[in-house]
Amino acid sequence: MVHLKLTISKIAELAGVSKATVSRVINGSGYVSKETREKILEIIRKYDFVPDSKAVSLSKKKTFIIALILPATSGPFYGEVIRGVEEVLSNERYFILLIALDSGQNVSRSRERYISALREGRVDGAIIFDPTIGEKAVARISKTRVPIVFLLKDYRSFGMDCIMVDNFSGSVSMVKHLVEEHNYRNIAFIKGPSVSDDSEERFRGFVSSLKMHGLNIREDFVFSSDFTFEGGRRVFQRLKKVLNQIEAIFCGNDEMALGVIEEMKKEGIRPGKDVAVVGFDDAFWAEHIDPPLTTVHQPMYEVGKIAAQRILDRIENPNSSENPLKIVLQTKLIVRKSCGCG
Amino acid sequence: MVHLKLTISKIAELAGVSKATVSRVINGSGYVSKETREKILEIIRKYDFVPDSKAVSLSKKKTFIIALILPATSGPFYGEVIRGVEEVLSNERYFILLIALDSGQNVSRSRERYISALREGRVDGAIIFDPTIGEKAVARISKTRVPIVFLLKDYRSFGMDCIMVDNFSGSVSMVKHLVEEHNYRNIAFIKGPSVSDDSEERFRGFVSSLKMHGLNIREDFVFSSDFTFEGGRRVFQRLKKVLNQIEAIFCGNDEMALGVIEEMKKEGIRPGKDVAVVGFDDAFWAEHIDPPLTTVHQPMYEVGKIAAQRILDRIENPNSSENPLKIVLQTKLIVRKSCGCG
DNA sequence: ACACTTTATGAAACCAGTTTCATATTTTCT
DNA sequence: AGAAAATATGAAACTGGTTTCATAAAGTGT
Repeated sequence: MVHLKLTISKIAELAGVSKATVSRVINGSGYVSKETREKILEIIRKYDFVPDSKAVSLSKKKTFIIALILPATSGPFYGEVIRGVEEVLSNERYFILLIALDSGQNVSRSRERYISALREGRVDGAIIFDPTIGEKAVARISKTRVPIVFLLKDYRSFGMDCIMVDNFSGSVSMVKHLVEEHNYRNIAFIKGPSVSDDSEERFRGFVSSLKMHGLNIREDFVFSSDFTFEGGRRVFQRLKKVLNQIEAIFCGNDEMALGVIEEMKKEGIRPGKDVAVVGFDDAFWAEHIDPPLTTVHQPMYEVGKIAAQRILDRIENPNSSENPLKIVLQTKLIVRKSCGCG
Repeated sequence: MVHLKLTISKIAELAGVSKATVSRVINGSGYVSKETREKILEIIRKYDFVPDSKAVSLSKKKTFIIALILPATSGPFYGEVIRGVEEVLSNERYFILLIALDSGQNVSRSRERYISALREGRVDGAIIFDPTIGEKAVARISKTRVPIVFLLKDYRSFGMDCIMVDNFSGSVSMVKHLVEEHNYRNIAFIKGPSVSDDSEERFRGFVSSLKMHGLNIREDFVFSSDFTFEGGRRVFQRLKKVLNQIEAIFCGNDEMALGVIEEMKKEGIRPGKDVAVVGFDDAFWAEHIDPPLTTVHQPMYEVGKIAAQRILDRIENPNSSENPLKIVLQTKLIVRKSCGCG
């Protein structure tokens, strides 16, 4: 026996009514008499009928899907963003279409892919976390008229909301701690890739805070790497030259800090004792490494949650002429031992 | 000016042909003369037209979306699975619909949600990682006729492929290492939640391997916890009573191992020296904690990749009467220092 | 020159729903 | 009682594509 597909028309036939009436019952719209409704409901239950979402999407012009674009899915970070987004969306019966930028051969291919998804009308809105995107691509996205929330990028000029994390203040409070609590005066900084706005913000906060404390920026104490664990190891080799002149190393993120710490240990230098090492991000493992890493917490779960709330808002009020919003979430200094505390 | 929506009919009108012909050009199907094709292509380019995916999905009965169900999105594990799946799917122009079981209030709500998604025909297939699912729900899923690949659960009797990880052998090789290399004879085991098949398999491997080495299982050396970091800390307090009788603690996963290690250190016991502590999973941070954790690597990225390949296969050959496949991926013992090595 | 195949195209049906509109019946109001 | 409003329902149009089928023109073989 071939399992024949149920449709709203078949249900209608079985109930002896028109499909319009069945549709009304399913959607609770329009007028339907109590008896008719119950008869139809009974049949729907009996045959275990569920309307086809593809047809519903087409006629309602709504998919109940939100695209979530992330730079990657591994690592301590992105899972938190997803969790925040899912928590909000699942309650409102929306689904996540996840696209990672590190999956294809290169980022621009992945970018084309997600822009296609938007243009094809696959989703009702999108939360985009794409650190290396440029104005040209943003302009194309904006043309799709799909509601967008950008993460950690400010494209309000294109009518998009944005959720930012205050990296600058994070750096400032870290430097404050290093200078005021520990009285360090010679602090090295390891930057991430220069294309990263985050990295630049963190560095600017560092510079600014040093100045506020009346300290000079020593160019030879500033290094560049790539935000990876391996990058941290490599940069330490260059940094060794000035190691005897500094009291602390402020790493642009936790991964690099971990690389630095490992390399230091290999050379018999005690991180947190001989020289402080601090990071940025507060990765899951940061408190469990040796020594526990002093770092700046990024509220990625909250970023996800707020982004999701925001996008739902935009979708439900499509023609609200409200200006694009910029929401800035605060980072938090997490003091552990690698700064010399405890 | 209202930005009027482009459709295939409008393109047809502009080109002076029927929409059937435009459809043929877009899909490269049927006969179209060179001149007509180029005229249509020109117009499509000029107006930057993209067909609506909702309409395409409806008429083609295909969404190019695969559901990916995961227990959670945070943690070291699941990001790897996603990465593997995305890598394969993105190359074949499929998208991932991600559903996490920890997002709603409770798992069964989330489970209803993803079963709905399947029943509504939202996806062409699903990769399901749902450790606490039961036969009843599986039966309902199977009724949807949507191709399914299960992760770490064997439901071949329902016609579903499954990708397994050989936890049993993982435990066996760990015990082998502890007994043969280190000559430990008294080994404690900390189980995960009893609902977890993985946990049970790991324990069975432990028991079996002890027997193979002619060692007795001491019931008072076996503890139960919940696979969490905190659970590891708590269980250590119970375990302390027998600490002077054992040489090693085999933790059912890395998180609990980390909890145990932290608690030990607090009490001045040196993990890896006074007593060995080993884990299971090879989380990202496992090599970076102190001491670096000896553990068993789970090939989650490969699990994702193979699951994705498998589901695409099933989708492309829907009526292949091939029996449901069981693919078992091997774990790998990762020897670091917490076992007493080095 | 005639039959046969290949190429080219459009009209209409189809996918599985929703929504508008017309119509009929019932209820409420004065 | 008669008009107006509310309730109930179905036919048909609509969402935006794909696909089948019919038909016509062009190319090929004998």
